[in-house]
Amino acid sequence: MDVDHHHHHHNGNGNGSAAVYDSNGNDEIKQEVKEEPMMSDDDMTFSEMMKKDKKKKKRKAESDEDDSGDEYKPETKNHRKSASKKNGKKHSEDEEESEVEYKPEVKKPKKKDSKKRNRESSEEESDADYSDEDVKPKKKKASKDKNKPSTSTPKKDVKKEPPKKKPKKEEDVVDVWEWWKEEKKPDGVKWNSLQHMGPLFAPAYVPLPDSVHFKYAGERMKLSLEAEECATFYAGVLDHEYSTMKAFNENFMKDWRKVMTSKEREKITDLKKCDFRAIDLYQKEQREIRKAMTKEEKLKIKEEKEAEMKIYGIAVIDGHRQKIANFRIEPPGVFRGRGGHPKMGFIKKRIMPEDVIINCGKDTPIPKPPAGHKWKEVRHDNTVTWLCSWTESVLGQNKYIMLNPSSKIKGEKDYEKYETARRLKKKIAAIRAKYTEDFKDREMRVRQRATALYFIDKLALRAGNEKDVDEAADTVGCCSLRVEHIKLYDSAKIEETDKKEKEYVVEFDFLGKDSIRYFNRVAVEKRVYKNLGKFIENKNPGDDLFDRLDTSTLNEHLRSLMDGLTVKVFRTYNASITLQEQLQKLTNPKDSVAAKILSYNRANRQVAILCNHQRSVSKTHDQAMEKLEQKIKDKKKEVKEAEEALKHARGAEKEKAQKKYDRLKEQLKKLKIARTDKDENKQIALGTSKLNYLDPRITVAWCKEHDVPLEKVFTKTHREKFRWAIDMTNSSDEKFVF
DNA sequence: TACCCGACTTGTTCTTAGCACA
DNA sequence: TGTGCTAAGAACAAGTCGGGTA
Repeated sequence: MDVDHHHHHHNGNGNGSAAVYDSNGNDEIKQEVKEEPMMSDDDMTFSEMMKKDKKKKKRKAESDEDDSGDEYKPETKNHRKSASKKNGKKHSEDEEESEVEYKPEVKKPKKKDSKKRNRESSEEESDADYSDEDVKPKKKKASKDKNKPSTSTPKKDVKKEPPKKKPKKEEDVVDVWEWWKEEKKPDGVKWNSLQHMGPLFAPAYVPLPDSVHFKYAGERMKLSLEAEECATFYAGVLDHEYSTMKAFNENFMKDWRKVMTSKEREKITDLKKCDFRAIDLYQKEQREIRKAMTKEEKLKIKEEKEAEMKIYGIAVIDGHRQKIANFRIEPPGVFRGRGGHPKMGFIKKRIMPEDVIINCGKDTPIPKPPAGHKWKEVRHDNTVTWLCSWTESVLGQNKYIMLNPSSKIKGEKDYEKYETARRLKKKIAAIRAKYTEDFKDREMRVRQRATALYFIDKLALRAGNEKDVDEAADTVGCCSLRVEHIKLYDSAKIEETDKKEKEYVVEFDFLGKDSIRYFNRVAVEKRVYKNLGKFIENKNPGDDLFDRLDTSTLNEHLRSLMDGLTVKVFRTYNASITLQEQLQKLTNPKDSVAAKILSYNRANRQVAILCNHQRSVSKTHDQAMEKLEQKIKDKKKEVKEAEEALKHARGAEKEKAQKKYDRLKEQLKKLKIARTDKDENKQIALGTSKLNYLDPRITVAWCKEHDVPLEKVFTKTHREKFRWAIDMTNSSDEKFVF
């Protein structure tokens, strides 16, 4: 199936930049349709991608307009209301029209408005004095950083570790809970008892020393505490592209001015006149100082962190100690939205205990808020898995403290995910047959659904929920694809260059999650191609490609095909099955371990390509590459020398020389493998798929079968997260098959 | 049905720990 | 024995999905 992916990896994300690109023009089909997938990453230069942003705004305006221009557009879809679930036939006329009468529906971008919430009213509560002794770990960080204040952690009784020994065995901290050997708990209930210490708050702001000056219009200025803190946020972004972006700067200025004193506000009106360089420099110095600390100082910090982790990083859930994932509350800072995020630059406010909701067991002690403070709320909701939550100030979204992936609660869910994907494996043939049949259904709605599903299955696209235009960057997934995101190459044209069967080629070019560009030309079935032609008829570039489809309808349909089936299951299924197939295909049992690992990584890479997991191709990567190259050269030389020596060696010397030669030869081989691996990995990120899409049992089984130590492919965290899979697979006699 | 939102997963980027090497 | 550099992990942004409400 992977022969169809002609990815053209492009790194739209650069270093977190707003990768908005120009999707029109310059995209003539300049490469053969069958071009090798992984090479050549330049179709469009970075800067080309950078311009244009405006377009989006326009899009919105346009579509509002079209709205009235399109006479069809049923009022709202009220009349569909009682078409209860199931895609039964109880649908009103407008959906049953035959192709001829079909007119595209124009979906409106969502509006939210009611949601400006916190933003405006954000001034109150500037009570930054939350630095209470006795509760705050880190009461203060002397800028000189000399005597690291002993973290006065709340619990005096934390036992002091004998400074020399390193505990750190997973088991020391948490229980090994082999939940997969236990009976499953009934639905809905996530736990029976839950105890924890609440979140760890961000350390209080430490003012800049008087020697560090912020300047406005060239003139030194001592800022009020809060204004200064925000200034440090901006200073931190000085080296970054964000500091050159209009939206970022405007948003920052807007929020910054809110925390200024009236005097400051009066004076500081132009960001361009602000000079943060001294602050930036100071921050860099501080970092250097930290780096330059002695071993002892570093060790001390480490121990302090471990102590914090032991208190705040652990929850007891149904009698088992489990790691918490993110027990530290996000410190205040500036919001760094990705892509052309409209809210980038706004300030994330400091979270106080008064903002935090605690969730814990009824019969366990309630975590104590820091002295002088109280929680926003304490609840005992065992139908959810989070321990603490609060509302983040920029987007107004909920944030949670949850358990670590190694926990039962997460692990069990993960396990279920893969089991669902395996059930899909059993049904996939029938499902494919069904949607292929549906390509030619008389209902537009059904044809769109089938076509979308085809892409989701074949290309592993995401679902593509609707997004609020002014709360997020303009990115899309399958259901939200617009006409402008695809191109149809008409068969005649292709036939000249490539007379083969590749008649029906579709090009995708859009920004997906995290504004990562998805670019792919792919040959599709004739029916699909024809359908697409119909779907885009009489539409504007900014209109929805699948105007009769949305994620909830699609998922509802999928559920009718298989229990628990949703769009994302296809991604999981296709990723895992691809890994299994590729491993089968690529592994040579006679290979060395290093060569086998290369095969593994190649299989993994196929998946990453399928899922479009990219990574920024960095200068550092190129440098590393050069270094490797050099090493190989050096090694070659050594081999040559050893070879010479071997020739001249006699007697006992000879054997020694032979050994040396062999060893060097082996090392050289390893280096070459490393080079290949690295090179092939240039713009592909393997981590995401390994962590989220590949059934770990496939990997464990492969290691077992081929005598590859698991730790060569799974890091410590992987092994913790996938303990269930390791245990299940290794303790079974038969080979795991996904 | 539209819309909103809570909860949870997936994803990239930033930061650090720890390793290979001078 | 320190230095520079990755790879691993932390941080946190951005998705998915399903349920409630008007």
